[in-house]
Amino acid sequence: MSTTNRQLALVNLSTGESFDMSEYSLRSKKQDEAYKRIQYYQYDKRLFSFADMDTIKFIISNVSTVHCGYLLILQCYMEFGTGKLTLTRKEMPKAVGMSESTFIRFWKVMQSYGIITDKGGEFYMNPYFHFRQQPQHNQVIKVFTTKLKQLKEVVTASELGFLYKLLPFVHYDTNMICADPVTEPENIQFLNKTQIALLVGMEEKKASKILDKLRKIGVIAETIRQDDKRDRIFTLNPYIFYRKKGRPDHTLRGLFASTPYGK
DNA sequence: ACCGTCGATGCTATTCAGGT
DNA sequence: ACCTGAATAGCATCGACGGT
Repeated sequence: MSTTNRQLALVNLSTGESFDMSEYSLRSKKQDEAYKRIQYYQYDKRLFSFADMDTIKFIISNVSTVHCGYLLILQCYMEFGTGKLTLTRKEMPKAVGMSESTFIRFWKVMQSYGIITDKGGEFYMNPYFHFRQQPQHNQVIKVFTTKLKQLKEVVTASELGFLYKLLPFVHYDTNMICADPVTEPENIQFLNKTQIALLVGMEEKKASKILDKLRKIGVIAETIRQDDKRDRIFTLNPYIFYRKKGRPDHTLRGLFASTPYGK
């Protein structure tokens, strides 16, 4: 069979209208189903958990930046539905990348604030802050766990903690950092470097340094605001943190397409 | 009672970040 | 770039617990 599409046509028998097959492709129902399965499978592979954007502010104001970072890693190991940690107590320090004695100190902090609870030797993430099931409201942000596990190899715990502190301020539509993501769209105020430093309670130079590193490795993107070229705003990589359902739109995809975390 | 395992604790050297 | 103090890792030790 060496027939090319050019020689094929699809004709509507009642109207006589014909479709040039060089413009279309023909797929069997089976192929369609297979395609859907692949799509669904790929969709499902994007493992994520949720952080409650409102309640984690409590953690942010009480827990040190490094501990916030460690928590971000630890919440990647939640069982779907129950929030049970899938690591044994012994495996945890290695998984989050710290020594036993440091882990003990971290662990104490987590338990004292009820972020992680101990139910007869099994450990659960408190769903008030972090959970892996259907959210009850939309003030939540998805954390893609496979991406985060990759990320922890190239950033420090305090840099992860910095990202954690930004999570309550991610805008629903654009994934940009803004002052108040809950407010009406016309009142949204996107934040520049100075404002972000203020937000996380950090010296501007330090925040700037971290933002720069995160930009270089593709975790955030910096965009010039239309009215002022010096005033730049920041977008989180939607393949790591994302609020909307489904996949990021074209604009967001384009922004991160060339980064290691671009899909 | 003894032993072995595991986690907790305290001490010290080292590392890291912040301030100058 | 340097100094200083705080946080952390590494190590030794202690105590709790379970099995024999």
